[in-house]
Amino acid sequence: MATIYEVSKLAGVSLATVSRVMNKNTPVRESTRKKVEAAMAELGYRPNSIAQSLASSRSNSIGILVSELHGPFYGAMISSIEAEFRTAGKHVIIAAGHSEEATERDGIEFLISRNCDALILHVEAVSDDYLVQLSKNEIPFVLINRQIPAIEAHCISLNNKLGGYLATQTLLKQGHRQLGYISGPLWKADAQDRYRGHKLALQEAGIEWDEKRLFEGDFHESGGSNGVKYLLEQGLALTGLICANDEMASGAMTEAREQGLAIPQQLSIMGFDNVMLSHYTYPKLTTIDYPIAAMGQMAARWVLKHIYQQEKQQLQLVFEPRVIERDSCVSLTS
Amino acid sequence: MATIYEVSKLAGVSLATVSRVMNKNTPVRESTRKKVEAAMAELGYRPNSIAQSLASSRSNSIGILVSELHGPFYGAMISSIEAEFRTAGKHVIIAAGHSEEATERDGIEFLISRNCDALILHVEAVSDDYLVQLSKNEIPFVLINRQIPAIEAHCISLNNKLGGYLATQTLLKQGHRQLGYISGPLWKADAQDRYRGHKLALQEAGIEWDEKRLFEGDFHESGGSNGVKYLLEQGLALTGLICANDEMASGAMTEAREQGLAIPQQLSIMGFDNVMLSHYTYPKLTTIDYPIAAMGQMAARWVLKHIYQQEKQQLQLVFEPRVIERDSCVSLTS
DNA sequence: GCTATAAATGAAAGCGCTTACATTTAGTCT
DNA sequence: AGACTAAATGTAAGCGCTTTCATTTATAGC
Repeated sequence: MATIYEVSKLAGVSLATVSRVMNKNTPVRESTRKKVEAAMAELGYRPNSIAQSLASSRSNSIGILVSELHGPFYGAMISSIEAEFRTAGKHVIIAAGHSEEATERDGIEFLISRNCDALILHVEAVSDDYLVQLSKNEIPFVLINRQIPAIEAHCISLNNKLGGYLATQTLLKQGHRQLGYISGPLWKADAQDRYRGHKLALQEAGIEWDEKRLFEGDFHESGGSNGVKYLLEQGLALTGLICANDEMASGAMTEAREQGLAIPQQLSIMGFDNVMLSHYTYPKLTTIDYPIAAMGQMAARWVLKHIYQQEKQQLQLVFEPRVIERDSCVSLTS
Repeated sequence: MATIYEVSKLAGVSLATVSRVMNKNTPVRESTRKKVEAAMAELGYRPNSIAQSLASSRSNSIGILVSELHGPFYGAMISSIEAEFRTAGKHVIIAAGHSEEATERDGIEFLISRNCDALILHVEAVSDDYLVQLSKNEIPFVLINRQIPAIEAHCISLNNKLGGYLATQTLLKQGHRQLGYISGPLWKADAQDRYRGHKLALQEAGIEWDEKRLFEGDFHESGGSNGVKYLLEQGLALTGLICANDEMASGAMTEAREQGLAIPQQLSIMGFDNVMLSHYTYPKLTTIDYPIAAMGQMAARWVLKHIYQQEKQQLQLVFEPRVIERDSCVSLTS
């Protein structure tokens, strides 16, 4: 592989000049630029990005930590992040945190040790304190799907409460009064917020909230099926069921059908997230859209703006969910 | 950030010795190791991986190029690759190729420019020749889901023909004789192979192959629904339908239901890939398992063995598909 | 045409490591 | 104890770039 030195020799200029035409950060006379470019082309020169990083202390790499690399949710997020950075000539290093505190910390350590210029984190298990502490470190980061007051400017999040509210409101508007709610693990802030939104909508509609109608799930399919079993055992005359994510909704759907309920005729089911699977269920799942791709892109822009000085970037930190009407919820009145 | 120099000063040894205790590649007396380790701990020293890379010309990074970052298929693959490398202290740089030749080439160029030690490629659009050419370059790579004789030792692939054979055989065993086949784009080798397997199974069963029963799909949902429309228009008395991937099977299922067919009672549907969605459809999709996670892991091991001299790694280049029986196919005889 | 100033270029010192080679220290044998 | 070998450590030359500062070259003003 040709080095900058050989290019400079062939072009008859100094190393510095070659570096300048590459980086376009210092004016170079048109004629010499041409010479250099010709030499680069002739040698098939490709700058060594490692050497560039060492000399400039910029690695042009961004670390991404997500809970899981597979699954529809993170895929969409990573995809939009990668696309955004790729056009900016940066690259993305990924790691998985598996929703476990130790693994998440490890992952962060790992990415830091890789000299990332910045981190984009979708972490769940690690504490607020840890992150606040981390923010005092040298390495900057953005948080996705998390809202920590002390470092608000680093947080990109969805208005989860509004999502829970909209989900419930949709069912209420369709005339449902007998609702069940399968939440996520309530130690997770997003699960908590979605549930709060649910209660708020209920309250506004003058329906009294009843803890028997809540089942705390795990955001997985089994949570949905267990939730349905539990709620049915309570002997409630449910006509509508809200699940705090699509996966649980899918599990709920399967279980409800197994228990002899026709979906949506006898039971309307509402999901949350609008991940790909919501499109594959039968009936297709009515759900709340989580604009994860847009949020990932925004995280990338945040980094571009704050770390790479691309001032033009417009930032938005809080995103709004919206209802995606499909086939799993029907109006009782029609 | 502390540098190796400060550690050496604090420990009262030379740079080289510190480097040696880090890399464990040269014996160091126990007592001096202790001193060095203490110094490292005291300073909170973390080696600068960029400098290490420059000096050793090893970046410890592996580039992965897949068609899409989202989608269940690639997610599982990336996930297993990342896990494997992570424990080996390597990291993974990802890029998307979007099944377009130019983008795939770009992606490869990009990863090379990032000084990856090796590449793991899941490319579809780029030609065999290009890859053979690439293999003569300095940078080594493994191919997933591709079989090129000239560089066979670099290819990790599924026996797609066997998969197509098994899919068909399964339906035949269940007594189906009136089959339809929705293939992938036949310019793709895997689509071609699966179809070949289908024809072989038919032939062995003494059923004559009829081109009317083939619809060339696109591996997307629309391919499945269009396929069903087409096949039904042919006026064939289908009892079984084989789709060359799960996504098309899902589209086929939806369309068939819309046309008034009960699945599986009136039409058995077989998928291929066993991606996550096959679990979410209703009825749950019977399909052929594509062990993509295992294959990704194997690709990682290939790299570990060939590039990082981890001789212990056992390699397997060709993987076998197997039938996953679920609910979308039923026996005609029972 | 000559000086004053700005623009373009060059020289060289790192960036923080690894590693070949030289040197020192410890260990063994007589 | 001294000579010899093996093991441990040190020295210093890079790896391929960026960037500061000094120097040269072009441009303008008179």
